[in-house]
Amino acid sequence: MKWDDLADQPCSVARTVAVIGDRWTLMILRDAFLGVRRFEAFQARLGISRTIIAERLKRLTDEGVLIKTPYQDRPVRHDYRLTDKGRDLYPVVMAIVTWGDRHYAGPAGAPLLHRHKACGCDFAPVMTCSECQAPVTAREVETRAGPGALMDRPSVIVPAAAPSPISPP
Amino acid sequence: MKWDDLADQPCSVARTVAVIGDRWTLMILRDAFLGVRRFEAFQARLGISRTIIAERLKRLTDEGVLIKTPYQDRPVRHDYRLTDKGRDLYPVVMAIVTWGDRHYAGPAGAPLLHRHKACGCDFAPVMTCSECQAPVTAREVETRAGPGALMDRPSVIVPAAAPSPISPP
DNA sequence: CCCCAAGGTTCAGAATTTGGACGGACTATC
DNA sequence: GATAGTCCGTCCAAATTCTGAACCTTGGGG
Repeated sequence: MKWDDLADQPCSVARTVAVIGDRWTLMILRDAFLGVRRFEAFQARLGISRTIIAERLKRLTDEGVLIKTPYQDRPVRHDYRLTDKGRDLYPVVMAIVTWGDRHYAGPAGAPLLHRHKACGCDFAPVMTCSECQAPVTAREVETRAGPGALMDRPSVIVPAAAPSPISPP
Repeated sequence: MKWDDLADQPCSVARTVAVIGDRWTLMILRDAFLGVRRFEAFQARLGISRTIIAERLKRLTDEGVLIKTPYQDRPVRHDYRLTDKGRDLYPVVMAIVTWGDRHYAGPAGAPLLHRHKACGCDFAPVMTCSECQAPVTAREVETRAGPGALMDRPSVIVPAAAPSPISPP
């Protein structure tokens, strides 16, 4: 299966992964959320080749995650900012940070702290239910095909044969 | 910079990405959360070469995200199940699904629906503050170096020079 | 004995990704 | 008006990764 085939699957994970599913794109997004905007800054912070930075920034821009805007004329210089669509990725990035903090922080603790300005506390994000506001865990969720599922290609969607989806060992 | 150097960075995103940051690993995790457990099932659903499946399952197992357990003797057959650490990735996967649902669902709607058993409703996950329980958006968060930051290599951590971290365009 | 099943491993060749050099469009400084 | 410097990219050879297909192992069935 090829990279772009992913985007055509009737699966939101596949479609999202087709846009942001590689190491460097995720690192670029991390930096974007930290306020990095310029090509040179991304390159300097990541220490990888300019080719990759350029390719990833282009993909993110084409997908509408970032927008390229001039910040000066003569010479024209652009920077890359998160769009609203890009900012919608914040839960993805925060979920990744949180997992890393929990499972890979050294004895000293987390490399970064996040303060919720509204309440003034350092916090961890909690995933809650949009309907009842209670925290949600994997086992409390039942997944089934939705309206966007392709009925002629159910294998991609329908949970595989197993006692129950997301069941305990 | 090489793949494994990522894991050594004082950054929880980098450390997490070093484990799950590639297309196929994320697709495997999606399937794992849908209840897929067997090598052959992962291979059949993803349609990619067995080599990649084997490599990714091994990495996830080595990292403690999946655990390989025998489900029958004679001949011994194993399956791969999510550990607690693996189940902690649910917010990551759900955040990815949610973003895909919002920005890439066709006119028909989302390919999958998620029902919160506790309240019986189909829901979308909402990221809330662990301290005040309010929903959190990117702009309400202020990021700063934490105890696990390396002071001798601040460039990896400290927000780049910008008017303010995560500021609006 | 031969074939099947599950769960892999091995290997050559194709495709992608990477790093490092180079280019182009300006400005600032002599 | 040379020269150097900044910023953003592109080009190409080399390194890595992915693919597809064959092969291996443990055991069962005809």
